[in-house]
Amino acid sequence: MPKRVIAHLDCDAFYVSVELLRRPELRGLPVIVAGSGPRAVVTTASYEARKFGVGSAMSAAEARRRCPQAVNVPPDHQAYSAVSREVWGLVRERLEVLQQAGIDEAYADLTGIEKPIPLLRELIAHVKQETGIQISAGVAPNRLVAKIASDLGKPAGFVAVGRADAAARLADRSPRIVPGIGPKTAARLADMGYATLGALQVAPVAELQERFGERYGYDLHRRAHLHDESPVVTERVVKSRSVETTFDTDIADHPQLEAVLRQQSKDLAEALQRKEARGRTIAIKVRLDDWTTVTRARSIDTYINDEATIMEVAVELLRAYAPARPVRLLGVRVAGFEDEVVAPEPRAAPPGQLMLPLSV
DNA sequence: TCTGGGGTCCTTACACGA
DNA sequence: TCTGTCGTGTAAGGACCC
Repeated sequence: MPKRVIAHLDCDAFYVSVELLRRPELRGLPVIVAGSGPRAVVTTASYEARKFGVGSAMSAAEARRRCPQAVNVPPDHQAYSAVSREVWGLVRERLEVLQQAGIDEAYADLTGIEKPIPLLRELIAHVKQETGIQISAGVAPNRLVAKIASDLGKPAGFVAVGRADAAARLADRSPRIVPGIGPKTAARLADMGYATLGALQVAPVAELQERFGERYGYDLHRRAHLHDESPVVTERVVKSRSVETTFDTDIADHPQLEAVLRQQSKDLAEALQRKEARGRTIAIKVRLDDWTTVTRARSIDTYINDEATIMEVAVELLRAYAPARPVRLLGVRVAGFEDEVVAPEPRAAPPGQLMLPLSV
């Protein structure tokens, strides 16, 4: 088994970059891409706006307060998808084993390629020239380290690093820098006395397993040392499709909620039909005004993607739940797709890992 | 003035049949 | 026949990611 060479390619401030291609006069200004409603959030901020403390997932109102002079651009997903196809199309011409991991990022397995670094550099320059999009790259022996490396170099970065080297150099950083360790887990770790990656590296596995469960505890230990054997997979099987809406103001009226659910069922059915996907689990998601989130699901015995069935089951689920508080968000989902049983396992299972049943 | 939308995966709980 | 266990499917909640 040759030593693996994995690259993570990530487009810098992707949505903003696409907007700047159309509106070059905004170049150099603080720009945020965010919706306009009272509950809109920032999807991307330009690096100029980030200097003011504006970041992704922040409420648009908060962003405006931090940086009132920022230019606000409404999101245009069709435009981003089009540029994304262009970018990854070009990359795919040169890199065979490529896994797209989002609209603006991908992993490539470069194992066995003669001179991977010059090849990548040339490819990134090529993409920049053809599309105007700047890619940052991380090159490492596994996906986890490659991903961290590409983040460290941004923007316009190119970082190649080994696993042990990265683990040592990042020892004083928060465990948050490791993908898969989110805010909740980081807070729990800090409470346990593991506020840095270095501290987590020497934490007893048994203690992690006791607190986080056998699997995730062991996983945290592996991640702390930046171990990761997961392969770059070129095909991924879609498991579910959904439509959800956060209302500008909460809705308490049940008939009104049902009307929303009907429209969502229609939209979802159309999306499923376009993809020729059918599922047999229909679920609703309800977020109340106090932010509690409830899901209700039902599996039926035939695979469907028609509006009438989705609507019927979704409305029944909503009536059975009958939210007792005003509703902030409502959504509907179809899962349990036909062919997923025969689909190949998309990720390498760690030794001893069991297959879990599909959850909704 | 709190906190989008579209996903995946994991954990836990429970029901059911062998 | 009773009881416990095991595997599987379903459901619900939660963490995380872009």
